[in-house]
Amino acid sequence: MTVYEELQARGLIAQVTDEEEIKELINHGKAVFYIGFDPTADSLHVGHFMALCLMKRLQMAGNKPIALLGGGTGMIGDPSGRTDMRQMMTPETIAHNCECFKKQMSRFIDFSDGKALMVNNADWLMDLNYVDVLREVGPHFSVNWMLRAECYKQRMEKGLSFLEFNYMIMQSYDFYALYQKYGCNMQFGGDDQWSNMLGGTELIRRKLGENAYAMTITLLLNSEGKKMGKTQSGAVWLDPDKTSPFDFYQYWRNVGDADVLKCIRMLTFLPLEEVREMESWEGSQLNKAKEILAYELTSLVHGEEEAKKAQEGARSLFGSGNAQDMPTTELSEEDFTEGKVDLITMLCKAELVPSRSEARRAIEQGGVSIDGEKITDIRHQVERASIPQDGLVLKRGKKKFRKIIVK
RNA sequence: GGAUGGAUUCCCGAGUGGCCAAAGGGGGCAGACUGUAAAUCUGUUGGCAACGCCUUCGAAGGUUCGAAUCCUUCUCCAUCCA
Repeated sequence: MTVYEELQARGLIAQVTDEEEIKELINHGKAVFYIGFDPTADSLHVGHFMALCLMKRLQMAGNKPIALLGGGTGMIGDPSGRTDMRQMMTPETIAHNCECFKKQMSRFIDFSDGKALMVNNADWLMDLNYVDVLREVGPHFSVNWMLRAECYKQRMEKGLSFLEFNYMIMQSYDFYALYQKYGCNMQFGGDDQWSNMLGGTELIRRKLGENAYAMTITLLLNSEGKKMGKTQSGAVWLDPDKTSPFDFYQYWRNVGDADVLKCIRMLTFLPLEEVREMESWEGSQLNKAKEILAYELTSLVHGEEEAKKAQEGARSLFGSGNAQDMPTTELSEEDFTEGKVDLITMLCKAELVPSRSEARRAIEQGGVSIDGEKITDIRHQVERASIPQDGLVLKRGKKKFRKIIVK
């Protein structure tokens, strides 16, 4: 099975500019391709992870990846698929985020011996001269064409600033620059990047009369059509300090039935034959598939050891209700009055609730338990002496746990 | 620069002097049912030392016993005209 076929079978390919040429290039290790990452936060997230996986797959097939940090494009902000303007980031934030990205990327991609490159578009974008750029690339872009582009559609209703309108031109310029500098002949990206990417191939064709190619990755959507990797409290991060390995594991352990197989295909490196076997699984059997998915991904992102810990933690937690590795809160002397703490205070301390009011509600609605025993009295108090050495398990709802120990 | 319309809680959106911590929907949270899933049903959804108090309807002032609501100025957004 060729690389291209595998990508196709995994459902990763969304759009391509020239299927035959792209097959030829990537199947024979002839592609020098780039993927851009705009430093919009201080950690990569699941969307980036997919792109990194793709890089890895292609690298394994002998192609050369270029990871492009958007130190320059980050100054502008991509309007694609957004309904409102991004908040402008300071140069300091951008530089800091770039550093964070760099560290995380090196975990996935082998940058040694020139097997892959990491570059920052700030290196060429920041020095551009306005009039020069206008004269050099301006004539090759049709505003009419740009306005029709899908990525601006949403913004035509709500307003699009000139700053953001230029994003496409900057990204196109990147491709053009990389083509000349490194012979980069392909660009990959999320499907929302399609029009930005076409801008690049078009620019290269018009300026140099040569062909470059673009391919987009299917956006990972759940069965309800929403982007995966997002939770109520924001993205699922790859940085263990922002999303703990346990929470990361739990996110994937809890995907909907309809999405498991798709996720396994698109995100893991499990051989397709194995995936095919899972396709026949049904009902509660799918829980096994979810465990596999969660384990594989946690292992890829945080390492095997963390994955094992998360899996064991989750199993014992949802089995017996106790576990070794579980987020822990220490109570100190001043949390006790006359040797007692009230339940509401404990919930707050454990960060299981954002406010005392919510703690109260949670208790009243029967959502709180200590060591598996449901408590519905909001005035309930716990005696200091009754907390065992290895702590007690405070639970809010079905999936939020915290171990409480006394210092 | 001119004209018009607009800014309400996490989001959408009602509310045009007191009955407003503010309808309805979405989302979230909790419960029941389950498989740590989905669907469904129920409750809940600003904060607090809680039948009371405090903060919130773009910002700042003002009128009034009383303002999300009326007046003034300002900021931002959309549409049309330039």
